[in-house]
Amino acid sequence: HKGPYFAPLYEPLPDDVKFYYDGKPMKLNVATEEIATFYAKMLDHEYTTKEIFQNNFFHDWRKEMTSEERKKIKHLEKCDFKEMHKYFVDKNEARKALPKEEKQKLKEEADKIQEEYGYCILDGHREKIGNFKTEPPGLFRGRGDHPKMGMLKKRIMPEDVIINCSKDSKTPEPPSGHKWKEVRCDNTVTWLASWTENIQNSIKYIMLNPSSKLKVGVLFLVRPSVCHLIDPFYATVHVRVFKNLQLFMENKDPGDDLFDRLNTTVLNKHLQDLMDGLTAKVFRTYNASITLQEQLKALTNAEDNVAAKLLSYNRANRAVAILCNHQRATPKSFEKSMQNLQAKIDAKKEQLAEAQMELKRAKADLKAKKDVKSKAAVEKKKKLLEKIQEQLLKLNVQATDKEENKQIALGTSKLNYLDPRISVAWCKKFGVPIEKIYNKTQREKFAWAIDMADEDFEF
DNA sequence: TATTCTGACTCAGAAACATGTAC
DNA sequence: GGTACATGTTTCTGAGTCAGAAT
Repeated sequence: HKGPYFAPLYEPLPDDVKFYYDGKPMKLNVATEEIATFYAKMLDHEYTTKEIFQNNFFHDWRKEMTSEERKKIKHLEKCDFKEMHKYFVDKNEARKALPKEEKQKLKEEADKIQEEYGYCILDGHREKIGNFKTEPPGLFRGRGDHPKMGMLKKRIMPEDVIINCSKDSKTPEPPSGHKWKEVRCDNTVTWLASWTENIQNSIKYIMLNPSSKLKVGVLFLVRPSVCHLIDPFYATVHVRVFKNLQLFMENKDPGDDLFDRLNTTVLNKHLQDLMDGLTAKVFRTYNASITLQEQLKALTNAEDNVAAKLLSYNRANRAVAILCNHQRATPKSFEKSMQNLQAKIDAKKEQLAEAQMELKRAKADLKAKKDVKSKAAVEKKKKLLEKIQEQLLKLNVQATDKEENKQIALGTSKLNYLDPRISVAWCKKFGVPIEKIYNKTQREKFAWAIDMADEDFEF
C-alpha cells in the first residue's frame, strides 16, 4: 500500500477576509488563523453555543497563538469570525454552482487519488481500503456532554504515522522532506497504518473495507457450532438464572445495584469457559438472526406482490432492531415527506375513481355498439384500472412502512447482526430481487452469502 | 487478586455527497 | 430540459467491546 493520504495543507485566507477583535480588524499569524477557521466554519452549529465547547476551543487556540496575539486576544466574546464564516459559506455555494465539466474534473481527480491510495495488495489480491485518508485537523466533536468537545484536533504528520506492511513489499514513501514515525511488519494485526490522536490519546487505524476477506463474517461462519448450543443453553439457564437472582438479592438492600459483581469482563470470561468463542456478542447476533428468521416465516405471504413482501421483510427487520434497541430520532423531514406521500395517495385515489368511471363508460359503449373497437377500448381501460390499483397499493404500503419505521434504525442490525444468508434465502424463496433489500455496498459486503445460500438455508 | 489501561477491532449515527423525481 | 427539492448512498470519526498486559 501507499500509506495514508494526508489532509490538504492549510490555505491562508485572502487579505480581504478579516478577523475582528473587539471591533477592530486584526491580522492573525497563519497557524492562529487556521485554528480560527475551524471555529468560524462551525458558527451555525449548535456546538458553538455550548460553554464547554467554547472554553476548550479558546484554551487550545490561545496555546497556539504567538505571545503578542495572546496578549491581545483574551475573550472569546470579543472575537468576530463572521466574515470568515461567510467566506466559507460562499465558497461552498460556489463549488455547488460549478459548471458540469468543472465538477467532472474534480471527480476525476478524486477518483485518481482513490485509485492510487485506496487499494492494497493482500496475499496477492487487490483489496479495497476502508479509510485511506488521515483525519483532517479541526475541533473535536464529542457526542453528548463530552468534556473535551471543542479541543483542537491536531494535524497528522508523517512523523506521527506507523506504517505496517509485509517484509517483501515495497515500503510506502513518506511525502518528500518527511519520514515515518516507524515502519514495521506485523502480520498478526490487520491495520496498514496507525497514529495516536491527541484528544483521547487513542490509536487511529487505516484498515480494509468491509467487503475485504479480512472482514467478512467470521462470526457467522464459525457460528453454527456455537449457536446449536445456545438453544439448550437458554432452556437450562432459565432455572439457574432464577436461582442466582434469588441468591443475589438475599444480601442486598432494595436500592443496591443487583449486578455489581457482573461486568462484561467477568461475564465473557465465564462464557469463554463454557465454550470457546462464546461471548456476549454471539448472543446478540444469535438472537437477532433467529428473530429475523422466525418473523420472516410468520409474516411473509407467498401470494403477496413484491411490495407487500418487502413490507413483511421490513417488519421482520424492525422486530430485530427493536430487540437490539436500535432507535433513532424521528428524521427532521419526516412530517413533510409523509404529507407529500399522502398527497400522492390522494391523487392516485382520484385517478382510480376516474379510471373506474371511464371503464364503466367504455362498457356501456360496448353494450350499445358491440363492435371490435369498443371491445378493445374496454380491455384497455381494464388494464389501466389494474395498473392504477397496483400503484395505489404500493403507495399505501410505502406509507405504512414509513410510519412504522419513524423511530427505528434498521441499518445497524442489517449490516452487523443478521446473518445475510437468511435474507438471501428469503429473496430466492419468494422471488424478490436481492437489490430490493441490499444496496450496492451491502451486496459487496455480503457477496459470499449471495453466492452460497440457497432458498432452503436455515440458520 | 482485583482493577485499570492499552491495542485492535467493530458499531453507530451524523454529515457530506450523489442520484432520482416532480415541477 | 433544467432546477429544486427529496431521498438514497458513502464517508467519516467518535464510542463501544473485548482480551490481554500492566499496575
